[in-house]
Amino acid sequence: MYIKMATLANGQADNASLSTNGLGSSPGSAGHMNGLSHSPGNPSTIPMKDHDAIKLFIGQIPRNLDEKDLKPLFEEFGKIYELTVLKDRFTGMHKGCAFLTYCERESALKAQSALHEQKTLPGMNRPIQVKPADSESRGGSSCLRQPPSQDRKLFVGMLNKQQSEDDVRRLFEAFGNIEECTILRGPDGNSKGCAFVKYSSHAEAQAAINALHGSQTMPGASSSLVVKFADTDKERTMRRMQQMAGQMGMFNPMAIPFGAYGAYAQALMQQQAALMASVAQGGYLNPMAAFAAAQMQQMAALNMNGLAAAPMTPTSGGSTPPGITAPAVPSIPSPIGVNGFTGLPPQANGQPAAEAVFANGIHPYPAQSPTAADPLQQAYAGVQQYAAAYPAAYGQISQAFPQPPPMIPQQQREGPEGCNLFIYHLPQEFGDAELMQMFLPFGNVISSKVFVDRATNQSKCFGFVSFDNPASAQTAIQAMNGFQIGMKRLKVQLKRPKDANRPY
DNA sequence: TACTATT
Repeated sequence: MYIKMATLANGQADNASLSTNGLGSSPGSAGHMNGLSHSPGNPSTIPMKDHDAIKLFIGQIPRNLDEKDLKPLFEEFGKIYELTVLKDRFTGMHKGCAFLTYCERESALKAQSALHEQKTLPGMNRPIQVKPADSESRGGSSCLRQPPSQDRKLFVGMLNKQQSEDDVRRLFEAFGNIEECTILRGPDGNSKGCAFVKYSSHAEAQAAINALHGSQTMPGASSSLVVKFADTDKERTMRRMQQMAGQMGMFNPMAIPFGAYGAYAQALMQQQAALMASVAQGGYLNPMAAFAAAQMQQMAALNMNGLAAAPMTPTSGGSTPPGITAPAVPSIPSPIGVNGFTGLPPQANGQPAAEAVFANGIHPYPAQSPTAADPLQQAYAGVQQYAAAYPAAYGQISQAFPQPPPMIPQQQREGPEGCNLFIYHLPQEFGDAELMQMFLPFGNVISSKVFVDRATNQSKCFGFVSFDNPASAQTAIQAMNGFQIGMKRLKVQLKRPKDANRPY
């Protein structure tokens, strides 16, 4: 096994051997519960670990890989005692890192030297991290406990894209001891114009904020330097979801002024989440709807005064993380294919070959097997991919996410009086399909039409949606009128009857 | 202008 390790470290992984290592792993391992541990393949063996075993922290893990996906990677170096992907305690959101303990101390050392900073998992911009967990170093002695990093870590925005880590260090070093300084970069290595700076203490960080925030404008930056404490976990989660929603051209529930009439907005959101979930269960599910429902439930949860109540499972559900109920997901139509976003081939059991995971960066996602048991993550993974393909795929959104089967013969365009809505301030990119998508949660949409300019074929940013009953129409107005999308707010009202407003 | 995450 040491040979394989070496090849791996070289970036020349022998794929075949990776997936067929002889180390006590039974391929169909039952590790279905959270946190694979204790070598499920060998029930006869009581799991033991060295008294001086090292708990490793694993970082830079793509969020669509769970314990089962990671296991083959790490088993190369020895028998795993415990492997746990860190998840947000309320939302179940994969945090992109894990803890790993080998039975033997030696295995941990091997894994660390072979993997740490040596490989970049697909979809990541930075190499994998394999190092002793924080909990290891401060050990039994109560000395030297470092303050939590969120209290001393700064986000720095509005940097010049040419500025390097060193430039930033020079700027910040006067205010304290900098433990870490990282420019955020895209896959191409270009700076994103922002950075993280971690000091040893909160006080140092605060001093830097006081002195530097807004103090100067970097050449080429659109406004003055931003220096603030980095987002908390929750803020990050929200931001991430917001981003995804934005990228999908979906409405943006985050824009609702929660402060002003939070209860109302939240009720709407939950209502919509429930509606979406029920739509999904009705068999009309597509990834957008699944994601949207999961997202809304999450956000609703996150907005409970920051104290997310027990994860909401509006319907049946059970073991899945907060999100949609499990049975809905497998009904996703199979090939959804645009740019590799194929339709989640079940592959419920069986381990993904390690090669799929370790093919150094350029491996397309579909090789991974999202677990059918975790719809939210499936949707999430899908969205990530979709975002990667953006904007190329944007114009094809309706193909990428096929519409539910037509509910009513296509000929019927308009519903009865009171069932037809006029929608204005649609995003330029919205077509009929997206419009329908947006209103499906509120009832049976019998038609959706975005008006296009005949000359340019561009959307005129307004359209009509018809339901088969007035209640759905009213619900939709209540929920969607005033919804912010990008810079605009949707206007949603009943379509005027044909003969109204005719002065002659 | 937003991730390097620590049960």
